[in-house]
Amino acid sequence: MLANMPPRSPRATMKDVAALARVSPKTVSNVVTGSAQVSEPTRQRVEDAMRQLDFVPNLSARTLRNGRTGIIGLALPDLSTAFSADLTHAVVQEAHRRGQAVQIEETAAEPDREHDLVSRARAHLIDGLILNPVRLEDSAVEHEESLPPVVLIGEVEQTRTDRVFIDSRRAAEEVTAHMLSRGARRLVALGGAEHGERATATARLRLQGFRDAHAAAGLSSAPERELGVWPWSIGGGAEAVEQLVSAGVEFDGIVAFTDSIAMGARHALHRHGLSVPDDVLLSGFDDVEHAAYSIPPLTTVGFDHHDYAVAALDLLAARLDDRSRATRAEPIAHRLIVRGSTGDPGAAPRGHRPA
Amino acid sequence: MLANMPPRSPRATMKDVAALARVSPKTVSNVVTGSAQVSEPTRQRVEDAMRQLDFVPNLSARTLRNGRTGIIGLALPDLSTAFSADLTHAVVQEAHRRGQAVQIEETAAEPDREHDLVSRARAHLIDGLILNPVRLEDSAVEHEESLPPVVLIGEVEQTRTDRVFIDSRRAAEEVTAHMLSRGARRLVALGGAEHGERATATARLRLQGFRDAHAAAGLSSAPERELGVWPWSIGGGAEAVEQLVSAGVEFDGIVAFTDSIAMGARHALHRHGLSVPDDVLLSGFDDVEHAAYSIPPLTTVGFDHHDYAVAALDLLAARLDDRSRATRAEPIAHRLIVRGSTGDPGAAPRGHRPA
DNA sequence: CTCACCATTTACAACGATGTAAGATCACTG
DNA sequence: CAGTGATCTTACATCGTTGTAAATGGTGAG
Repeated sequence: MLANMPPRSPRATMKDVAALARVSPKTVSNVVTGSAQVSEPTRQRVEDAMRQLDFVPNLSARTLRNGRTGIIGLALPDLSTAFSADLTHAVVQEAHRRGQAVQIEETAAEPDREHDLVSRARAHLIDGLILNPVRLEDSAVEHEESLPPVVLIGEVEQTRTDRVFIDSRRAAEEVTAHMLSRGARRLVALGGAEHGERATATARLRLQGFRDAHAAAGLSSAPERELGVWPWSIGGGAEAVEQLVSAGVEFDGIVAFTDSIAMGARHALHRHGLSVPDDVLLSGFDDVEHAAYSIPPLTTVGFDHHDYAVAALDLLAARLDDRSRATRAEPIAHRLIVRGSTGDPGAAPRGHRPA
Repeated sequence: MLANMPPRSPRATMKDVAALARVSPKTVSNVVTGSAQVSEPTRQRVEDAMRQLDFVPNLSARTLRNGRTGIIGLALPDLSTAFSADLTHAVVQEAHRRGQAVQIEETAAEPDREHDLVSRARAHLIDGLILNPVRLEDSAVEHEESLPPVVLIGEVEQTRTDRVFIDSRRAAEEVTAHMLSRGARRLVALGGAEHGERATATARLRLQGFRDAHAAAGLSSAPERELGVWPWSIGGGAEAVEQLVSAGVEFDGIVAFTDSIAMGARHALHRHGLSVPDDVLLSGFDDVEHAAYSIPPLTTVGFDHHDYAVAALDLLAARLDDRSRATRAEPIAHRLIVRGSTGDPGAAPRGHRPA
């Protein structure tokens, strides 16, 4: 189908098309962008010429001229987690639907990467940035005078940028309450920060919800059962549980702050002969595809990843149209998804008792 | 730290820096690129000026001038799989080390996306493309007269482009032989195409290896135990096993063509009361992080994802330097990783026998 | 003191697309 | 048949950077 094409070492430009169609370059531009009226016969000639030369507009030139690249940046802490994969998938799909391309960045490995991205905005090559902040939290955003178009995802305790979030505190409270109702009495929070340490807003809020649920049930959570996890990955989750066990802490349920952490936890529990949910209840966060297929299926907090992506892209698009509009925070609905990993009503977990 | 900055609505350009440093724009350019000698005092003045104005070179302009963006495209069929996440992670990390950014694309959803990517090369905004072909296989590549710099990953049966691959046939043969040695006699290939259907080269080769292992053992594989899977995801794997069971096929081991497929298969087996490895042996491909943490841990074919990314980026860089050099195919070493999902020596699986 | 010669630095013109404003064309109206 | 719009097309300048070639300044030899 593409066989009978002229050998095209240097790609055809508007000037070439114009010459072939016997019009000016600007007319070609008008045909391409549709930004001005072009008579039917002229349009035909131009379109034929474009087809004949396999013309593709040079985006660099267009960008240089009018300032927009059509590329948005997506910066996530760790691209290898299941949630990152899901989110990337959703963002790329939705961005493509809008004619935008996605440039992807990873921030966790390098301390200054987030700051760089925000402050340089990839040297004009991206129009805006969707950022899941971890390291600098809001500080990169705080210190900049004039921000590039940025949408933060996840909880952030400031109002200077647009953001999309789920109510992590409430969600954590719900999942914790659920596990208490299933008979757990010594719940572990996996992902909350150690005391005094810096933590992401997300971690803080989930920990808060965990505690709130205890308080509402007339119980209280124990400091030795509030564990930090780093990184928030399968390996991190497994390691945290190893520590928990070797520290001789008694527990009968684990509220992991991501599904990946939960998967790691389950592995470590298994290694120590502890079964889910008979001995220990287990829940996660994010509802990645894998959660439903785990054995037993994982109880988790779910929300629509696609909605999340749409909301972020909407906010970004609106910001690009009007840089000075008031910032908005878009909440995304979540729901508790109860599956086998938190057992059955009336059957309390046996719990882990150190020898 | 960034507090005392001048309010900068329009970003500073080289001209601004030049004015402040009392030199010509070209001298600023020379300082930035290091492409010509600049005396020490002048360099100092220019660098001070750049710092003062927080100068960031405009990549669009640079690209327009010299044709390179520093962005490479990464096109994968399905971004939500664990393997995609791992590979993306590796490519982004390695590309960043080389000062390149990664633009990500997803090809499975749309038939013509691959072809578009190859033929338009994102309208000059990417320097080259790393492509995991699924749909068009090599045909997009076949039909183009002059190709943009492309590196294909995975097996492809042609020699017109650079490519990185593992020896899928051999790997499949090894893992299959291993399972036969563990006592399985009715192995299922999960991911090979149905007869007469178009399949990716990867699928064909893995199926070939599966058969070769049988032949080498004096056995033969049965057509009803060679199943196509679509998509190559957890859900696809689960569905395929459901079909297998409801079709009343007898089997005692599953060679899944990706780890995700294996995970889905394990879920479906569990649903039918079949245990891994006591009733059915199970293996995957790719060694994603999750495989080691699964219960039981998954036997799989592993290879270094980072090496894979490095090789692809090396080939692409070499191609960018010399477009007319001969194409190269870079093999990546693989190894069989035996874990619990294929049982223990001497303990053959009980197998699944339809009622 | 002049001249050749080196190291730096500069002016200018691209790269390709598009906004602006001016020019061309044509159909009508008075 | 000149005049008035309305419609379409064009010339020109510009976005920010960098290759080319020419200009500048300073140094040491003659």
